[in-house]
Amino acid sequence: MNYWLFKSEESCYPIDALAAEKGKRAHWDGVRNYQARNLLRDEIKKGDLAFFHHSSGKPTGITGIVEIVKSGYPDHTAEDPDSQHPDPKHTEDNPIWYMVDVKLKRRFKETLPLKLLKETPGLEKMMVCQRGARLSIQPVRPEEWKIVMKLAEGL
DNA sequence: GCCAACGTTGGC
DNA sequence: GCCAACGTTGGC
Repeated sequence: MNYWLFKSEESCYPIDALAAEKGKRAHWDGVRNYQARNLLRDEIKKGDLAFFHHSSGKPTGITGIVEIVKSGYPDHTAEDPDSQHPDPKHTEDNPIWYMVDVKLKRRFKETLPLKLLKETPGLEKMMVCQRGARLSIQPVRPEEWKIVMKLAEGL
């Protein structure tokens, strides 16, 4: 089992929006970056866990945990010209973009601020703490996961 | 709102 | 295939 961090702009799709979904489940669609796509398509499997991270938030930081309930499959929203991120090169026969399905597992009482993560020993190498780390789907090391969970317990 | 960092595009 | 220009992300 592997750990991940999924970024979402708070103003775009906050954790409360996921909490309000039927069954607290949703497609994690709209990812249009090849590096993130490769992770969604090849690496992220059903049963994996991911932090739900608010970017551009108040504050920005980790707000909860989602479970991957369906491994990568073609992101059909790319075929819809009215969707947020259409791509005419993506077709049913030749898919380019992928998504997974997630289910909200836990919502933290408060957001764990990015600032706190950056100050916490052991998280120095965590990708989200790196300057200029824009990747919207990030791998998380098991030891980093453990440390963040400890922080969450202290909320 | 600024701007650094990064990804993508496109001319050559 | 290089790389400058451009667009976007996202922390601050």
